[in-house]
Amino acid sequence: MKKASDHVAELMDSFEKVCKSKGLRITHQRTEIFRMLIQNPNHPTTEDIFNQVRKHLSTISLDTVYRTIGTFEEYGLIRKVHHIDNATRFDHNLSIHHHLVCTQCGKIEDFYWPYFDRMKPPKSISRWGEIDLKHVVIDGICSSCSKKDI
Amino acid sequence: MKKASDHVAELMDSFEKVCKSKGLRITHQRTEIFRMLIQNPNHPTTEDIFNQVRKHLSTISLDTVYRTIGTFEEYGLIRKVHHIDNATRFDHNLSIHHHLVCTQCGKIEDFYWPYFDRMKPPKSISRWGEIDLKHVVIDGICSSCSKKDI
DNA sequence: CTATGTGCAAAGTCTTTGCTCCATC
DNA sequence: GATGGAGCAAAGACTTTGCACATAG
Repeated sequence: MKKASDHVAELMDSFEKVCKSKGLRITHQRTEIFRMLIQNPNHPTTEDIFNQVRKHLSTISLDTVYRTIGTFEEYGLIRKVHHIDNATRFDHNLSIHHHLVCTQCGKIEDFYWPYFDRMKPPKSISRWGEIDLKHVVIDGICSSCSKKDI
Repeated sequence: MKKASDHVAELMDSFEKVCKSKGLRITHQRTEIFRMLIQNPNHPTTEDIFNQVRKHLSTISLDTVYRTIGTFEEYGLIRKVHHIDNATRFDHNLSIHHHLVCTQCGKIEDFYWPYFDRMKPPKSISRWGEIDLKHVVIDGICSSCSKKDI
């Protein structure tokens, strides 16, 4: 059986390969931030990352974390937990519905999916306490943006 | 056939009823903000709401919009478009997965749902351009928070 | 009339940016 | 060595809050 530490080592290797192949310098800061991310399953905030990494790398600054995270996202090494943009948006449509989000222009459209609404969530989440609401977010490029792309 | 304006009038009526039943004062600001919300299907930001409402109510201030929106959400009149909290969170898990979000403590857990992943989105969204990713968010109360509730 | 709600201004978060020095390649 | 990255500090975006006045009930 494989140890968890082997898995971390593997991911760190592939991190270095990605950096080399894309011409990204491998700095202490980047290495530690990436290591922290793969060891932390809790979807940390930037502040969380900063506080964790600071334990090993006391000189790191918060803006380096922001920049590094931005770089990682740009290079496809991590993803933001779904979230439209910085401003909260509101919805007066209280009936059960779902969202189409254009990753280019940020437009959000509602759609309905009654078949999905009737589905039971998978058994694997029975460990979770109570369920209020299940909601689908579909990311993509809306029709007007995909016309512009040509 | 019903006109759209009838529908708006109906919703405004029920808005007033809700306010009265819950002891919320019906002010110009609240009325105009609510009217704007039901006439705008675009999931506006607070700033959008402010700019729209200002056309009719030139003295309104941005912080009133924030407060009013907060009140509406608290009284169940509108909802925030799904979004965890103010800080962006990151995810190094790039495999296809979904999120359980505890609305009480904010914890986010990953889960897998291969049956859903194989499903085609509903036909109604064929108007949309391209689809990248479909993602389920389940809101609820996690097991440790629901134990505390008792 | 009374208490809730508004406007104003100021402060609090979270995030981004310009510049200089440092470390990786 | 050259150049991309880190650290610092300041500014920018979004949101919240304390206080005095206005207004709905």
